[in-house]
Amino acid sequence: MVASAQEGSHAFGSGRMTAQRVTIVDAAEQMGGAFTVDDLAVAARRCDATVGVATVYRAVAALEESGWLERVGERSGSALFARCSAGDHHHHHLICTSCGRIEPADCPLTAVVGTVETASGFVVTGHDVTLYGLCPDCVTGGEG
Amino acid sequence: MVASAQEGSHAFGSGRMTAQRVTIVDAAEQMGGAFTVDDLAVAARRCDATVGVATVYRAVAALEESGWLERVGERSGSALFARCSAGDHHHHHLICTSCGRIEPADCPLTAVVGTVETASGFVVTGHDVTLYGLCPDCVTGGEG
DNA sequence: GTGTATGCAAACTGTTTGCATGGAC
DNA sequence: GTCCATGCAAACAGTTTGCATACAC
Repeated sequence: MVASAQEGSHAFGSGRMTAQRVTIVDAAEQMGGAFTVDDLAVAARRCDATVGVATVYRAVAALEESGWLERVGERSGSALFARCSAGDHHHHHLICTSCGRIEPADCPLTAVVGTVETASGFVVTGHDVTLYGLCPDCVTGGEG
Repeated sequence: MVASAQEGSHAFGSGRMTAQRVTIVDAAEQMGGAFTVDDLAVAARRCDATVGVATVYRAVAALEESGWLERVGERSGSALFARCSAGDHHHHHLICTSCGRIEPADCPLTAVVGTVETASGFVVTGHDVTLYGLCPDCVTGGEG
């Protein structure tokens, strides 16, 4: 699916859909896995060389705000983003350390957080969980 | 307990124990909770105004290397460190969102990671878990 | 026509590095 | 005496911001 400036509702929610934003959204959709803002800027520039870094940063901020994009960690000092299909529902991420692919994962803590808080007297109100590993493709591909 | 340049083994493991490093170690021990490198530099400068930022960064890197200090997350773009008593043993952190206090927590995933990897075909090789909440002191203090 | 999004570049923040020197071992 | 750790400041990378202009609505 490719975004279009003509459609009524889009990834930016209430923002204006400009040609650059279409390019950025398309580039993000074609990324597959996690990417930095710079990765996205490079990809977007392949379609439209005039897209500036600031525009990409602003677009990413707007996309994150609208929930279309998610910050999923960091890589060597840069924030790592990914298009996430899990939407609003509480979840975490499986990040493939080989290909960078991101998959949503149900929260594995829901059942155990209760024990954690009773054990130390800490009342847990939130948590971050990121799982690293190999996606099915990289597992089979990396076994030989 | 206050570090001393005379003791044989110290927080830096094999490194040299200089006056600046003693100051930095003492400052870190008096922090209580999580702190940024800048926080630590400010605290260290209260004892010794000549300590430079670069020295603090280098000391923090060495302390992290030796396992005496741990990177426990980030706050507004800066890395967050904490003195951690759990040592080498696999664990995660409970961060009090009220006072910044850090406590080690046993890994709540050990029992469930198996299910996560079977469910999606992902082979999980590592994970980050950070729990946020209120420490016992802040729970009782914050109830009124 | 209005006001948001843009590009450019400068500014800003956190962090690292080069170099001559002091001092721990 | 040797060589690591230091301070200073410049360099560096990622990110944000100001401003005049283009263009979506």
